Amino acid sequence: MPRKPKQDRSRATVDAIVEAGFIALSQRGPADTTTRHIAEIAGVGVGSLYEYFENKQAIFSAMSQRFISDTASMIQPLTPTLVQMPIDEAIRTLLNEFRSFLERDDGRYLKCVRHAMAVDFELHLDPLYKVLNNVIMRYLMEHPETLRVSRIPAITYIGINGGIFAVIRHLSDPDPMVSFDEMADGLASMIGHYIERELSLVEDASG
Amino acid sequence: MPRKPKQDRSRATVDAIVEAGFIALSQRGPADTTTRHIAEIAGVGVGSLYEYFENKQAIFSAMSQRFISDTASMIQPLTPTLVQMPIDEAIRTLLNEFRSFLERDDGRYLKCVRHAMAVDFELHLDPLYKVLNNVIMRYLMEHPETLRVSRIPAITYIGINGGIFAVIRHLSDPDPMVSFDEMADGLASMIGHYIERELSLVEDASG
DNA sequence: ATAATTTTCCGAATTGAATCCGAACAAGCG
DNA sequence: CGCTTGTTCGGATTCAATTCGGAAAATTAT
Repeated sequence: MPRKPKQDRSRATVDAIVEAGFIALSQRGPADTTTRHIAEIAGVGVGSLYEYFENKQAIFSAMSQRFISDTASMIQPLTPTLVQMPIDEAIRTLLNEFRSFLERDDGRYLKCVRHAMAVDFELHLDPLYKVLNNVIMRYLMEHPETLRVSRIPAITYIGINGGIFAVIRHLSDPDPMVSFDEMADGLASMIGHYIERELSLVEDASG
Repeated sequence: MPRKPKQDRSRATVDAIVEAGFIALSQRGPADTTTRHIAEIAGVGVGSLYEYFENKQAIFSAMSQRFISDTASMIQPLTPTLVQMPIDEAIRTLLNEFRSFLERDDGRYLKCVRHAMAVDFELHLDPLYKVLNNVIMRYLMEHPETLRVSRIPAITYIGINGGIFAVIRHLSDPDPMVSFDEMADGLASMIGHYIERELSLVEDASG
């Protein structure tokens, strides 16, 4: 059973292993990523992998958690800017930031996400949900009139999941029928129009 | 290298293997589904697996194709009914049919889809896209006024991908924030509102 | 400083699942 | 029937994941 690292040296080892996991996965794909590869890239012995990880799967799981955590950290500081924008622009911005983020480091994350489904679909999305829910919450506070639209929880759920998967799927799609910008624009317009339509319905009802 | 089955006997074997794959995967999960399990359930020797499948992965791939194909076949005959409905009702119907389909056979497909990604289903979605695109195309023909809304390709792309993944994700979500019906209603309303809003914009511009 | 203790690292040895292979069994065919 | 081709099988082989026991490094106690 794996131990928790107590010293700096071992924390560095754990880091190196996770990092090596990303490199190996992006270079060789999921099928050819062996424990020996990861160990070699990390510059440690194979045995060391099992000091801190239950098994190979656990390494992928740690990678997934790190990825989601990094994504959340990337979005967090954007919050104040996003909540000041019109909603469709906010969505476009968010999707474009997410895309740039995935393409960093020579597309390492993107390549990994392409195989992510293959390796650990259990993407530990919770921290990402938390940040995005927070953005939405603040947005509603900042634009109180939007509180009148119905089905906010459902639209939020669909927006978050739809957004995440639409981007991942689009970037993995070898021959997408629409460009990324068109897709981002479509998603933004869809939610934007939904809200506009809802508000006009509310107005009609009250007026 | 795998052969194509020439006789009925071998075609039955291939079928039995794919079928056994579904059973094994739904019973034991992806980690414990070994080639011996699949062979045993199929009632064939392990060696037989490799007569028609390159490797274990190829069996999962065949399962994926079969699943998508079955899904498409399920949707196909609904087309005439769907195109006569208001769009939001059509979407709700489609999502509910998809859900029932996933829950058939004691949820076999659903259990598999839950693990699908974990096992490297690169879901071969093409046939499903084809059927759904067809439904949408016919819908547009049947309701010519909707041809005036903009971003139809993007909305189609998002609608299809978003719909598929929203359902799968929701059914896999141990603690969804909204009920299935709320989600279906949300997706239906979002697209319905989008079209209404677009049409009202077009009307304003021309009037 | 030195010993004792804990933490970390390692890689040869083990294990077990995936895959191969060649003999045996069936089917089609003159 | 022989002959060819298609099919099945399961033991033997291969190779990656995991284990294990001890060496090396760091930390703590004396």
